[in-house]
Amino acid sequence: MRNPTPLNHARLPTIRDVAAAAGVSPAAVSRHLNRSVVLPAETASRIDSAVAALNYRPNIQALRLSRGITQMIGVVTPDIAYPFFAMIASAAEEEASRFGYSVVICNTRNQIERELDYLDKLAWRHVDGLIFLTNHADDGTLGKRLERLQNVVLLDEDVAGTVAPKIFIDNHMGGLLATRHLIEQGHRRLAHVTGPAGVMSVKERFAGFRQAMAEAGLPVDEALVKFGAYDEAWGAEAFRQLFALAERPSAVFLASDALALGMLAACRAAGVAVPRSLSLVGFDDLPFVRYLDPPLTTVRQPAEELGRCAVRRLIETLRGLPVPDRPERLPVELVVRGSVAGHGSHPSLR
Amino acid sequence: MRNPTPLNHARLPTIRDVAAAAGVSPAAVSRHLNRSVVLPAETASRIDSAVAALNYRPNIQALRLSRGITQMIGVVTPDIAYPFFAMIASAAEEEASRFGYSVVICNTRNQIERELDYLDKLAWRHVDGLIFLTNHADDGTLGKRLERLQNVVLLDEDVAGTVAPKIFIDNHMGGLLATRHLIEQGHRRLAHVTGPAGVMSVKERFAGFRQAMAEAGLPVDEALVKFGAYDEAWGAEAFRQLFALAERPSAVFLASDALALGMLAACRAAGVAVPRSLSLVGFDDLPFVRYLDPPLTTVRQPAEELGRCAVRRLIETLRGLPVPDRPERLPVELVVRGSVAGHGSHPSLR
DNA sequence: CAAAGCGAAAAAACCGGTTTACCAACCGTG
DNA sequence: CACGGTTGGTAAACCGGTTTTTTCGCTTTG
Repeated sequence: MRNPTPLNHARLPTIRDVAAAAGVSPAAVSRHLNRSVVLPAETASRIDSAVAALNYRPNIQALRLSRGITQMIGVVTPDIAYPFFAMIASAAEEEASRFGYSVVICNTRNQIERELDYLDKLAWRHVDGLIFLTNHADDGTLGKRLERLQNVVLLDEDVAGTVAPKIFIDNHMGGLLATRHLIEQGHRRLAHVTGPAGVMSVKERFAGFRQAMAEAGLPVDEALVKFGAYDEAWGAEAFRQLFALAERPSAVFLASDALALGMLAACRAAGVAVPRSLSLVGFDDLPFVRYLDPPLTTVRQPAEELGRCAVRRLIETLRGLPVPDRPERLPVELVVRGSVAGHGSHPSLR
Repeated sequence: MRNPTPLNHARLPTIRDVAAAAGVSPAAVSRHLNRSVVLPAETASRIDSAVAALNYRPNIQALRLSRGITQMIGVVTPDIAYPFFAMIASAAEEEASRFGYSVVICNTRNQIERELDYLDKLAWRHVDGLIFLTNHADDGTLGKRLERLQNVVLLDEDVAGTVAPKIFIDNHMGGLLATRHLIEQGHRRLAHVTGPAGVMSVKERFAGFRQAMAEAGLPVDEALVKFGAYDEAWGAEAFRQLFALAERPSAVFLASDALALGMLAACRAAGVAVPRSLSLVGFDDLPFVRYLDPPLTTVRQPAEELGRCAVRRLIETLRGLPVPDRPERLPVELVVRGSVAGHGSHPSLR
């Protein structure tokens, strides 16, 4: 044998075995099984019983080689262990499997080299397409590489200057809802703690924040707007900075639940009661934030729907549908729990 | 062209293109690139520059077909969105990629049919091997199917009667540590809320619980041991059952953090203060339980190490190493936070 | 009655690698 | 000088499918 058991494999029946058993040619079997020809009932049933008798299944590698497609897609995220990405990946896998696709994990740790590695894997046909989630500002490297690639759908975060199917959420509305809620509860001095300046979601959520402030005739104090990262560490650090101010805010809109988590922990450490002394609104609605004390009020991103939607869009792209000219926007929703208290002389003060 | 752009693919250079450019045969190129022959420097450099000039990369599907291996492994879990599994999968991906393997997601939702589907995929060579995590008791179906399969490593939970590499944690020690801790804090009337009776981890954690009780000369009250499921809903329900008892426990050892989450929420709803009125110890140490109020005291499973370890073991198996005769056991560790209070007349009462 | 047409299925080429088998040239040796 | 061994390759088979092209036998039809 040519390949002396690379993985102690038993020999599986091939299409030639089936053909021999049915007394026809391999081509006849192939075309019958793919319904690309209709054979007379007698021949067809001979093939069918040979398939059944041998328990034949086409070799997937041979199929992939000859068809030139893999029936696999990659989900590129900074880290699939982060619940928001995990939920997306899980939903994506479920949807993909309904269409006969497998999903491979592509963790980038937000490193551009690893992002490029996975784009390479697409270019070299390891997968048919990619669902691409990035979390950092791009200096153009990514954009340039993406330009030459098809079959990528951008999810949740944009890469500037790229033409590709894009599925985002309504970040602006998210910022608006969160901030309006704080204002309605009587807060006047609001802070905004958010991710890295320059990335789309940060800009849009901030724009929502500003619009809500403007609607209420409130000024936006630059000292209360903290750009940094989407993670817990920055949430904690931002608390320290805000807490050190002479005029502290009474409420904070945080652009991710991770930020809120970090700030909540910092509050606890500093003995600041939430929401009595400081109100918090997060963003994402991670599955466990309802169990925090207080349960976190937050803007819900439809993670599962994002994953499903991205898969559907990707498969459509693979089937040749043109790239839509504008991003698809999924709605967000404010989930009111317990991390916002009434404040000041506002009518809704409790 | 035979395949009229199944995915609008540009034609990529093949080994024959390289061979032609270098003025040698495809076989020479193949053998040179795989270092299965050493060619004279002049010929070698001609091939190398042809490779560079054409930017040649071997077609992975052709490689897979001709070698009969996929360089892919599957991670089978009930749901990759559950943080414990997500952490395992993430670490597994990282380790696998270091060895040149890709990882495909296999969500089973704990349904045996889907588990069997993924075992089928292994049998039909969609992947080289499987890391298999299940969460339910097996009636023998799974065991029988696994018997005929190689290249599966069982992770975290056993499937009875299977011979395969197995990587578990020290469940018994986990139960022991958690229970001893409660006893040391002065608790005498302890409850144990756990997953489905019959699965290995449940049995072993319960055995640890009993041993700690026996060490302290304490009786195990059957009414305080609640088998059910590993999820939040059962945690909440178990609280209701325990709370309805005439003689309530002062502390509970819960066999998962999800159970603890459910019970914590139920406590809050019932106005029972944790840990003042009821002490809780969880199991898993999910990444966010430190942010709960109170921060959860729990037994830490080394999720990342489990994932890495499973990958390494699987790759060794693929390389032909024999199946170890006993499971590998990873250590657990008690993480003391704030969900256990001192109780009664014990010296450590605060 | 030759030509045309058609249905059924085989043959052969192809996807893009790897590997086996073999060959030619050259060199040293008994 | 015949023989054997090494060096430096090549041709062809193979992995296991799909697809194009061809063949064969059997009606129709002008």
